[in-house]
Amino acid sequence: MSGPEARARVLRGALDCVTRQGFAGTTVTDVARAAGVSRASVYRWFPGGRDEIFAATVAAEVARFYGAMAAAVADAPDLATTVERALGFAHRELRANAALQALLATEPEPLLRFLDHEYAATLGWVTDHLRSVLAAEAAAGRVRPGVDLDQAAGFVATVGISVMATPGRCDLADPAAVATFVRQELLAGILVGPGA
Amino acid sequence: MSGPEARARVLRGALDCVTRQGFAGTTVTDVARAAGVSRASVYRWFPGGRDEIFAATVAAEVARFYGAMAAAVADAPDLATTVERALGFAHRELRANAALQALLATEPEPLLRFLDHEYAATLGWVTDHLRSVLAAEAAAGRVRPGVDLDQAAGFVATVGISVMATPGRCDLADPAAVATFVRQELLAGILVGPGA
Amino acid sequence: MSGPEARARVLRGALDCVTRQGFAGTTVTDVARAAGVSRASVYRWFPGGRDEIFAATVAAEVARFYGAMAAAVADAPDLATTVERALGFAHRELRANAALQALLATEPEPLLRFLDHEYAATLGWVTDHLRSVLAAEAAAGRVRPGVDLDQAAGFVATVGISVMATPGRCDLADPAAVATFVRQELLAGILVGPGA
Amino acid sequence: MSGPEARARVLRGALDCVTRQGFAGTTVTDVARAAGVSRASVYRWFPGGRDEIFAATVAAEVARFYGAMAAAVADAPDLATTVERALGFAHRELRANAALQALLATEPEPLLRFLDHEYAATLGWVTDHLRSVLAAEAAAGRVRPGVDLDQAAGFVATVGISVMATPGRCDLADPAAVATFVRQELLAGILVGPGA
DNA sequence: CACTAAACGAGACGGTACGTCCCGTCTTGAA
DNA sequence: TTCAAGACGGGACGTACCGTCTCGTTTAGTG
Repeated sequence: MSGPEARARVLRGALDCVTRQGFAGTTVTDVARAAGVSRASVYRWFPGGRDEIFAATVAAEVARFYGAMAAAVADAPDLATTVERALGFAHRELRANAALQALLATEPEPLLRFLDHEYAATLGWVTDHLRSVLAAEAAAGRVRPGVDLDQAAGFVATVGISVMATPGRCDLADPAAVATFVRQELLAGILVGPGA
Repeated sequence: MSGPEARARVLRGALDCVTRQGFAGTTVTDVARAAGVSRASVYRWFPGGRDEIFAATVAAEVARFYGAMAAAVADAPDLATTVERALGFAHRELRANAALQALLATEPEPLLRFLDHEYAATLGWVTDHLRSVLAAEAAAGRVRPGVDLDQAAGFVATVGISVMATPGRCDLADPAAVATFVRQELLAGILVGPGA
Repeated sequence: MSGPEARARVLRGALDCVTRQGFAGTTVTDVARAAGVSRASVYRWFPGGRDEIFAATVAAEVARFYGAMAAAVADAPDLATTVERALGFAHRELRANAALQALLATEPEPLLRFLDHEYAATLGWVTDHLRSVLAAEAAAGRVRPGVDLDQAAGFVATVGISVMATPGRCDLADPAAVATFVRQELLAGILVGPGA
Repeated sequence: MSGPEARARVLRGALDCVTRQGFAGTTVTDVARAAGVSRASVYRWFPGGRDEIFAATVAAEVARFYGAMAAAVADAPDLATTVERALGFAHRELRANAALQALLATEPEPLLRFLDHEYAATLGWVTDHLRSVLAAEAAAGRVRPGVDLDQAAGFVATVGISVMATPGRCDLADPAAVATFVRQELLAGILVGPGA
């Protein structure tokens, strides 16, 4: 068993454990058993021990999440649709994916810690994508005059991630509510409103 | 030593320890020593143990933070100023307050966990305050037609907290940048723009 | 449970384990379980860990052994009887005492190591006792002329312990053989022979 | 590298390690490195693993020791000289040989364990040699009447080995003391005394 | 002179014990 | 009674070593 496969196997086991028992309730022994390897090997492959294992677990899951989201919004025709789909995807994924569900429910810290550490990168990816979509909107004349595209892309990315991460605001289960939120609030200052 | 004073004393000790050593590096024994009480008493006053101690520590610090912020924006003349002051206050406070600084630097999880758990309440407070400010703006005719005041207040609260919590977006150290962000982006969809 | 009692309890457990499984096969966990205490407490009471536990176990057992031997030979009428009884006692004790038996059978090292370290003390005690017995013999005129009492006592002690420890020489199970060995060989150069 | 040479090489490495670090502080990896071979090969040549390696190391060293001693006393003219030379040789060898020195100093157990296991054989060799010397003494009329040659040889062998192994008794560094001990005590019951 | 067979080096792996640390409970004395 | 002091059981951690094993690679010996 070579390096990458071994690490992946451990991460898979760690994810299973965390899904069931949460972070605080998951022991290195549990992870090793779930991965079908020995505890010694886990420490060989993750010299950082428990912390490194969980950090890597979260990192992998978050990367997977954003990758899937990128695919889900790739062919959206316009900015509003892009954001709607992204929020909708996030909602469905968080509901459907038991692992992420449990990750957030039991102990959100490591996930959030990682999100914090990697926030700059994540924000950059999302902003980049949004900027290109915004450029198309601008070319179509649907952007308010005086709006800086870079700033606007960053703003939408920031707020979008925030809304996605904190379920308190906006009922993501309701497509109509999402549409209203996106078009009436989030993008109102950027795009030329349809009913303006 | 009666209940509330005892708890406060422990929380004070816990905050000192966490400021120096972070959450993971702080032991219940450390907290007891820093508070000048015995470990047994700590468990008597915080039956939930370690978790309860740190949760309460964060809760107290967050409450203090928002209380001070409320005072800082109490006499702002309008919505934009309110939000600007709030963001500016948050920036200065986070820079000045070594405890919060360390809290976020060393291990942001418990803080974030708490912010997550108590997000609804915090959002409610902020939203309530903003709603009243918004009502005054509406009375002055500075709110775009068709804007739902409740929704708008919630939106501003959501995004404001998000920007405050995540230092990636918008340079809070620069008042001009904050002003631009608030007026050009955050409130552009709500208020009648100055240059509209 | 105070210090000495706790240590004694652990030593008791250690002795039981070693009797059954030998030194190499006995784990600190085994000792703790046999003693009915936690492993943590074992390390509290024996900061030296495994090594200290076994050293103390052997020390206690050896002390007990020599204490009993001293009592067994206390009222012997003369030197030959003293040595005979000591050897007989050693033989019976080693046969009867399952613990010592196992101690020697499974892994004699720690026992021998201790015997080696404490050899000076042991030799001193035995020599002291023998010297007083020898003095009585000398007073009765049964010591060969020219014999140095101190040297003679040391010689008998040395050889006696050696014979006792190494079962190869002299069949200790046969009182007659012991008597012959003691009187014809061990003491022949010291006492005036009966048939001389 | 064939079998015997390979084993010898490992034993040499093991002896070096033990001389420096003692038994407990020597790892199979250490031995392999000191021998300039791989750990796998060590286990190929010593299927018994660690225990077999150290047992063989001690066995080799002990055999070497007794072989040299046999040569040292081969041409002694009489019994007393034989024993004197043997004891003197043992003393010098133990002082000069750093390996044996360290072996005994750091952890005497394996050495003693081996000495114990092989005691019968060792005793047999020594006894056989002494018997032949004693027969010559008897032929010369220097043995006390009534002395059983076999018993006497065994007695001298037993006590001689004991004195040699336990430095407490008799100052082996002082030839005069050794001579006195041998002639006045050890052999007093066997040989016709010179001054008798 | 290729070609097989064995020996060897290198190192991953499971298993297990070690010693440390911390948590949460409990008991004991003193104020 | 309330608190300080601290012992205790429990359990996870990270480390280290053992003994087994699988790979290539090298070295001999043979047809």
